[in-house]
Amino acid sequence: MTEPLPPQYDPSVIEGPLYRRWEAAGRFGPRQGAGDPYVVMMPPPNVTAQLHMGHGLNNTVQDALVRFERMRGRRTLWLPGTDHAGIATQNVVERLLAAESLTRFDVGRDAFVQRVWSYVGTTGATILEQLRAIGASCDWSRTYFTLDAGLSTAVREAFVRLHEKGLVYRGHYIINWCPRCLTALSNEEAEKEEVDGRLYHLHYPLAVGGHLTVATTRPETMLGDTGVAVHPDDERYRALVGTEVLLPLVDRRVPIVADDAVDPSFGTGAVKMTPAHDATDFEIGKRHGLAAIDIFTPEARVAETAPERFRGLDRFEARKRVVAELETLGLMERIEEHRHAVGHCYRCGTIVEPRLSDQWFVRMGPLARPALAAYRDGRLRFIPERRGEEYAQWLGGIRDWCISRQLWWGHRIPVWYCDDPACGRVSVSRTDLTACPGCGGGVRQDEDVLDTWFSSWLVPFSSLGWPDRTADLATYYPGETLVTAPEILFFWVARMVMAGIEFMGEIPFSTVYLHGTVRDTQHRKMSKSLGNGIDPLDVVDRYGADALRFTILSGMAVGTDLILDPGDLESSFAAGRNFANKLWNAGRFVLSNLSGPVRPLAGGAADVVDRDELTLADRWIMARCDDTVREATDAYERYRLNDAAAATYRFLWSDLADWYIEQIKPRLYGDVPGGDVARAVAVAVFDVALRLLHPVMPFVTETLWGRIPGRPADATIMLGPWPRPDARAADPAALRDFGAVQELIGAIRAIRAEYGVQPGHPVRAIVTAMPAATHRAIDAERGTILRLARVSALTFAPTEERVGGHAVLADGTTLFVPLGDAIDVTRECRRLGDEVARLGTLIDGQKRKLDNTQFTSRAPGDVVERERLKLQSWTEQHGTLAQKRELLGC
RNA sequence: GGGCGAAUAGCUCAGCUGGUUCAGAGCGCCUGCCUUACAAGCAGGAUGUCGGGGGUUCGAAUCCCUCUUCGCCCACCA
Repeated sequence: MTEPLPPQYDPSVIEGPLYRRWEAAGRFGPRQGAGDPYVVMMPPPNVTAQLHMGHGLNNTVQDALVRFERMRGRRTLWLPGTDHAGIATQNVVERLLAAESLTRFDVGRDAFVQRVWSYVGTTGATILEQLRAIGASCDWSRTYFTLDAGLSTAVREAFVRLHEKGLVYRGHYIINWCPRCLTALSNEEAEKEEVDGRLYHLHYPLAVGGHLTVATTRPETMLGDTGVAVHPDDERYRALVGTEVLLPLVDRRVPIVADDAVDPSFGTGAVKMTPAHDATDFEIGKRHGLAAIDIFTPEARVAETAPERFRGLDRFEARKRVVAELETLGLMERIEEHRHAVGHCYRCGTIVEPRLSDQWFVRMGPLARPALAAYRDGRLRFIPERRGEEYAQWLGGIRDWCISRQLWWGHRIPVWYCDDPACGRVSVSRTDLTACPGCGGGVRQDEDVLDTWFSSWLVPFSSLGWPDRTADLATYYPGETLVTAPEILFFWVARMVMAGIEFMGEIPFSTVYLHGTVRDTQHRKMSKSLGNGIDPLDVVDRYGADALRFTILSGMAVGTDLILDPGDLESSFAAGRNFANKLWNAGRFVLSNLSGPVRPLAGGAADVVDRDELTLADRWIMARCDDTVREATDAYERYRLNDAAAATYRFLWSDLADWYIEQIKPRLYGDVPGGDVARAVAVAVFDVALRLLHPVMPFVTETLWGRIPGRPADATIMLGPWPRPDARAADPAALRDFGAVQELIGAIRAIRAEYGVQPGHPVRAIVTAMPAATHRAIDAERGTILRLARVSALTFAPTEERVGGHAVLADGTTLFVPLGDAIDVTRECRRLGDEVARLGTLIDGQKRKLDNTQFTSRAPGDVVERERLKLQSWTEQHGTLAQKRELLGC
């Protein structure tokens, strides 16, 4: 026998133990049996991450979808993991070292990597632990880490295969360099941001005499200039092409070249060429044989390739110095304000330095084409749809992917260089090499590691055992749904599609659901640095995981952001907590009233009893339940989780709790017959609704569902079954008829409230006209009406009585509630009289104000108009109250 | 510079592909109720020129045009 439930729901005593029970019972892994697999790959959080609202949102959405499909009988696998997050993790550990006044170079590569491992070992599982607190039902037994042996094998395999196909190459190009992280970045990792800059117009003296003006946003780079470019058709400069300028400050003669890439309409139409520090200049320089002089150290200080007096200056110091010297020399024509986009390191925010260096690249064109085709032919779809165009646009203009990073934490590039310059062989290998396959001499491995995303893009199959042909891989690849933030559409999603096609021959998922971002009320992204974050675990502590999930899911429509107020958790999360509590109490009530006879439950509510034993209210709640099954199922299928939550909320609170439970009380208490039917229907629809809500609020639904009598000990709502629509329950007539009853009760209650009838005081109700169907409905639910509206007598007849309230319902039913005997006429008259007097005074004053031409002529028109409207409104109220007084016979 | 969203109650937002539950929900606010499932509740109520302007239509929050304001993505005009 189960003990009675306390009247207030306390998630803190329910959620933790329940989660552990689920986990111990192995509920999170795919079920055995024949269902279709349903696979979701969790976007692996950074191994050092602490759970924030972004994770909360992302994982709640995934969990809801996964729980939905699991209940529908599919063999559901939600696969979790963590990402080694090269730059981010290395930065964290470097900061720890800095606290000891050490750099990674002080401790050395091996020791440093050891330190990162030990750091990751102690803190690495934190976020996965935290995901448990929000109810994430992922299969922990398959948890991976992107630096695991298995995934490392996959990374090498992918690298080697791509190299064999000529899709991986080493090249000397301009890349985005972060002078703080000291590594190359991909184009995606250099985030373009608009900044207010300046456009400097510099005079470059011409060898032939006179000068040429060039415009630049980065005057300091002139120390590395090796030419000036103009457009070939530009009449202004045609004669100068082939001549030289004398580069100031460095005293170098550099050529003037003509190239189509120059836009004659920008600046002066003449561009200084710095091939080592600008991608366009590099390309132009290559075409014209211009030298590339790297004038910066890795830290972006001026290097020894520049004149001595600039050396060691930071690039922005160098800019000031260059500008000052040019001004002194009279070579600065002018400086204008200029807003333009500048790349920033996505990990540390430092302005990236375009830099010429040797890096490894993936040739993306051949990978992008089939990935684009998958979208174009509809195999891959995006929710919201418009995101698909962003995907297509990016793939259409894709550039090669710089995958080498000058870091120590990550997958070391599987390339070995022969020590013997005479051999010079470069070997790409699946296994570590100790000797050169060409000459047998010594080898050294490439110092660099791979971009973190080079391991992430493989996870849809590497996490399942690839390159081995495991049973998991055969069963669970490809997956179906990917749920993630739009920020990593290019970093991760598009690349997974490409990798899936390239290595597995199939796209890794068919639907990409891109949800919004969590923001504060000023629409700023929640972030640690802004201090506007909400800690999901704090919310769980205070309101429970179900409340957190409910708020997240119902606050976020497809394609919109989730706005929360960090300063007011109560207003954000109270609704979810209140709902859980409401459910708890509805459940307590239903369950505690099952002591009487209950008809045996078969399948849905429609199986419970004979149709002719059902009251109008029974048929109504069953029809509403059936509607809700259809609505919620459809909403989940369409990723409209907010609609699913709202539909279920409406059914449980507004229909079941507010109406049906109230309606059946006399039957439950034995005051009228039919208790067994009422119990059966109540339990059946409650059961269905709990199942519909389970993906949103797993804890409270499981707890209540498990207490419904007759459950096997090991039953779990997690395995459903998902409720099916039942044609027998659909009942438009019941919906309409009980709706009329509800409206009638509401009208009587409104009249009571309006006239201040004492709550306990009964009133009479006289229905003076109505359609036949409504007449039957009112007859059928007469007892309900009498009880819920506190009506002593309900009659159908015309009436001569004048004192009271009347209402007309939507179907034309008219209602009169005599009030002479129900209200304290003296008191009500006094109240109304006071109010009329008060308004009268206000109206008199207002009339005087508006009659005063001093006011009406001098005050602004809108002010006068506002005062006029006030008068009008008060006058109307005055009239209404006077009419009421007359009706009451005051 | 190109592309794309959004603007509805004090706050956060629904209102979906074809123009008909149309002005909604939650929170907040006001009034009255501790009615034995629930005061984290119950009953009742107020608040909107659906961003501005124009158009199509019998009819527009919804479709078209335009303006304003926010936001996002992309971009090698230095």
